[in-house]
Amino acid sequence: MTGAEILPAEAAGIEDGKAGLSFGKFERSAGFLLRIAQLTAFERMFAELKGADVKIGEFTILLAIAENPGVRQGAMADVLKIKWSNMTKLVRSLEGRGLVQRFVPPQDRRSVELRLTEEGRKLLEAFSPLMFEADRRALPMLSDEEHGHFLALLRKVSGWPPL
Amino acid sequence: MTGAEILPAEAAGIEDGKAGLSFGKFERSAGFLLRIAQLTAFERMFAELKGADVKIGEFTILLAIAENPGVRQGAMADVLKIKWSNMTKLVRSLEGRGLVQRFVPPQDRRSVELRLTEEGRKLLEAFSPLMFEADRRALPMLSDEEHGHFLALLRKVSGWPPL
DNA sequence: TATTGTTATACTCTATAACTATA
DNA sequence: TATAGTTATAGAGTATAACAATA
Repeated sequence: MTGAEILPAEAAGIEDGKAGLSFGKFERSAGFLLRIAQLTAFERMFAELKGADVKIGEFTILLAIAENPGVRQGAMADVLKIKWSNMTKLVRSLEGRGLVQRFVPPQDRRSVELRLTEEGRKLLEAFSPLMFEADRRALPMLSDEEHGHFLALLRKVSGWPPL
Repeated sequence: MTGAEILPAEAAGIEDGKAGLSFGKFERSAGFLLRIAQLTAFERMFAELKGADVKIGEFTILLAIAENPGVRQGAMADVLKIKWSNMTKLVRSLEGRGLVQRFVPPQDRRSVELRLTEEGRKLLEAFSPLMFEADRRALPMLSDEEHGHFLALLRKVSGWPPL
């Protein structure tokens, strides 16, 4: 990440999203701003990724499996804040599309271990650069230094250990 | 906000939300972390606010109207990232519950100006302290200094001017 | 013609409880 | 009894297009 190709906010067309509205003391509400910031970032990401045949949520699951081969379905659901019942449907859908392989280990036959198929791995590798660039491009208003600081704070809020 | 009553992360039971999972270079993806952080914060806020008879989204709309009397419905929808068609239903629902008053000004009879009813104002004032405290308590892992820095970065990402 | 808001509808996401199989 | 996952279902949230009224 050089940051050289990141446009300054003005050139990127970032305007006052508030449009003159006020929110009183809730302008200092992190929960409220977190919601707006997330919607703003995703709005910009979707604009870059529309037409792709993987949704951001699906991509995240493929990524989690690729980086953690054999991960248990429930553990992944917890980290990604997805209910187990809903994760079942997501994983079954990805399995049905030949992207994910489910494996029931003999040691604990209640559990399900997940791995990518070759097709899943290819799809992930094909979309990974696009997704990564779209992510950074969605936040052109942050300098590389601010971006780094932002990441650290977000990890802290999420209960993730520092990088 | 003194911060004196804010517990340190350990005492508040903040643990490693990652649970050992890895996400490769996407651990440096702000979009991805933004999503997890927002879900984490809202999870904690909902835990404090469950049972209340206003949803967070509804509260936000009441707040926006209270702070901007006569605000036009569409302008509010844009700032809050809610589609106009969906905002219609939300506002009509609040109107039906006697919390919001709609007014069509003679100067531009296409538009709708919004104001709180007395009942709406009372409900907002009743829930405002609870909501504000729940918001800050949802982020006990941040010091007051970090919290302030976090707010500034979130505003920047949202395209909002600095405080 | 463009803007503001509405309606209808479909789709996705999320939440809840009851259930199976296994430990 | 507790845990991992599934099923079914309801509800909330979100997206799209067609439309009416007004500018």
